[in-house]
Amino acid sequence: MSPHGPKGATRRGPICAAEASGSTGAPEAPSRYLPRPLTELHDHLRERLLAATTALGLDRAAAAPLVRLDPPKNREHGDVALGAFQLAKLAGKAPPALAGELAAAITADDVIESAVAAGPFVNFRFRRAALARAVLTAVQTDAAPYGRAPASGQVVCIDFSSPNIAKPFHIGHMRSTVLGNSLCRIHRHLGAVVHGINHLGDWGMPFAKMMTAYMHWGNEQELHRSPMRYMFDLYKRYGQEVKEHPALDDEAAAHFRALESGADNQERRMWQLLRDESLQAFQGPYQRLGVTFDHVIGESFFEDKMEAAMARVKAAGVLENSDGAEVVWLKELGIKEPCLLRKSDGATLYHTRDLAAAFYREDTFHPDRILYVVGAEQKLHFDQLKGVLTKMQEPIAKAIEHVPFGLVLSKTEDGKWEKFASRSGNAVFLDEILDEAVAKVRAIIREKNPDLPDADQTAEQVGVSAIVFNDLKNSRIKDVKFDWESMLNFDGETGPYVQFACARLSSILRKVEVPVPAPGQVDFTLLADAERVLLVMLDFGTAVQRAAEQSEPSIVTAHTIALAGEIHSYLRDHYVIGAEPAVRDARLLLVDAARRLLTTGLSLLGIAAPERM
RNA sequence: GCGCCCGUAGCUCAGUUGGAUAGAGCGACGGCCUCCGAAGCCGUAGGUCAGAGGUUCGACUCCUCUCGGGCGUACCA
Repeated sequence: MSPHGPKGATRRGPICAAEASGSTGAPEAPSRYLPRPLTELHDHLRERLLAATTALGLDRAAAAPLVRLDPPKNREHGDVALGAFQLAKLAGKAPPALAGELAAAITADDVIESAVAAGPFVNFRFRRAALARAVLTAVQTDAAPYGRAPASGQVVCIDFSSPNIAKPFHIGHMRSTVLGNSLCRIHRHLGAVVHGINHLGDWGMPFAKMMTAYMHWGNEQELHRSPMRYMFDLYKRYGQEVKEHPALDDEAAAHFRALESGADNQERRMWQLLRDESLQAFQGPYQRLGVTFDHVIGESFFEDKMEAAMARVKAAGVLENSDGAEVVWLKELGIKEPCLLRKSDGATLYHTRDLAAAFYREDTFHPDRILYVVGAEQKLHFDQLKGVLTKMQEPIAKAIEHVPFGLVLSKTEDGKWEKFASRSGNAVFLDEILDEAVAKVRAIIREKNPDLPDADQTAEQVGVSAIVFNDLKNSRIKDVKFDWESMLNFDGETGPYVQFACARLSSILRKVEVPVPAPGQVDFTLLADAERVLLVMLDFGTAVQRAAEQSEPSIVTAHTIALAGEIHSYLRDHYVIGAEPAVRDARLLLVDAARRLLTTGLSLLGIAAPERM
């Protein structure tokens, strides 16, 4: 598209021409890193270790942060491992020597089965019964971290989805929507107060361009018939016509100034019409994706709040005039490009509204973190936003955190990957993708499970999950390769795979015809053979915690895949129904816990867990 | 030009913030349904972690440079 074609997919649009943005977040605020949610097993072991190091003459406070218990690289080594490197340094001993002393000091008890030194490492094993009891009891009673944590006092604002609403909702919008939705759920699970905010792009030049297109070629009947598609057509037409008639952009700029004048004019009415139609059209995709917002506050909301924000910038003494525009220079912060807050024609900009929004969020929500789930190509934008607030010495600056993600790429004829743009109109509508996936699932159900009740609803859940899961599977910074074949392949590490595990577990619980026993009635020594499943479960809390710290839902995704895999393997050789009662009951508790945890994991991703499929 | 991101098996990706012998899925090949769901399980093959230096007890991970790909770079969002 032309550099200024109406490209924006999202306000923070991956498809818009220029921009950049944000700090990757985390680095400068280590304080937000919470202590790992250690289980009671870890707590016990940790206490034993601290007692041992103290007995060896080490200062407890100095040793405590060095006692890091991690899963060993190789499961054969043990359940958890301690690298004695740093502790050895503190003790002034060789790591293998200290490892040997620690291993000797940690004698077996009713939780710890063994402590074995292996070179500079100490490998620990929990007693199988203790492992099973601790994990399954906690899961069954919905205790954190398996269940939702009590209120933590942390407040997190999450700015996500934020589409330019004068545009069709297509594949490019999905990432921010799906990632943000999952982050909302993850933070809530950890006890934070979450404000999920849809910062609609309902202001500014892209909107003015759509308005201009509509004024030239628009037809209200057509608009009402299919708003999204119709606006997409207008959008494409503008992009083509502006190449031959660059004056269209000037016209759009004039319309925007007229809109911003606040007068009750043609522009204002047009804005209202297009906004209403778009917003309406967006409800479909949001509903299918199971996405909800706590606040739908578009850029237009800040129309009357920008002057106050500008006054604040001016009062801070950081605003300068440059070629008639009002800017803030950020060279001392290592940013060469100035942050423009007002154009020379007096109009406001993207930054102006984000600045006003930051102040508004600060006053209204008092957030500890404000996450902007926006494409990586806007890194500079958020670096600048944070930079301006930093230069103003505003405390809210430290809360600003860009959560960048990669582009959506499509495959070209010659097999290369290229940016998925609305470009030549090759945009794929989200609804089409979801429909395709759902249809495929429906066909599979017809073949494998023809008697399934509510087959259509289930197909919807499974099909949508395949698409959503695909977006949350890899690190968000990776580009997503949009490929029909792999997206419609439900084998292996996919949403349907994890859902299938849930359905299989539900099926067992349904058919066994005895209730799941209370944890107190189970002989946990009978679950020694389930260690692999239990050890994965033990990692759940850490996974969710890390996902929140790093704003990385894929960590949760990976955990659900791992748990689904282990339970599938376990069930191959361990029957529940037909086993002798004590064994059956123990396995029943395990099966129920696995089902609960998988369901929770999927829910953190915004994915449903049907009981049958 | 400058800044940032990415580079791990044929393909798509993990690798728990510097730890032990680099792991999965897809695809390929070979097995497993008279037994709780085969959208599943088990196995085989497949690697100079882009390359070169450096930091140290130890580097896929941190630093420098090079190569390759991508994104961005003041009045668009």
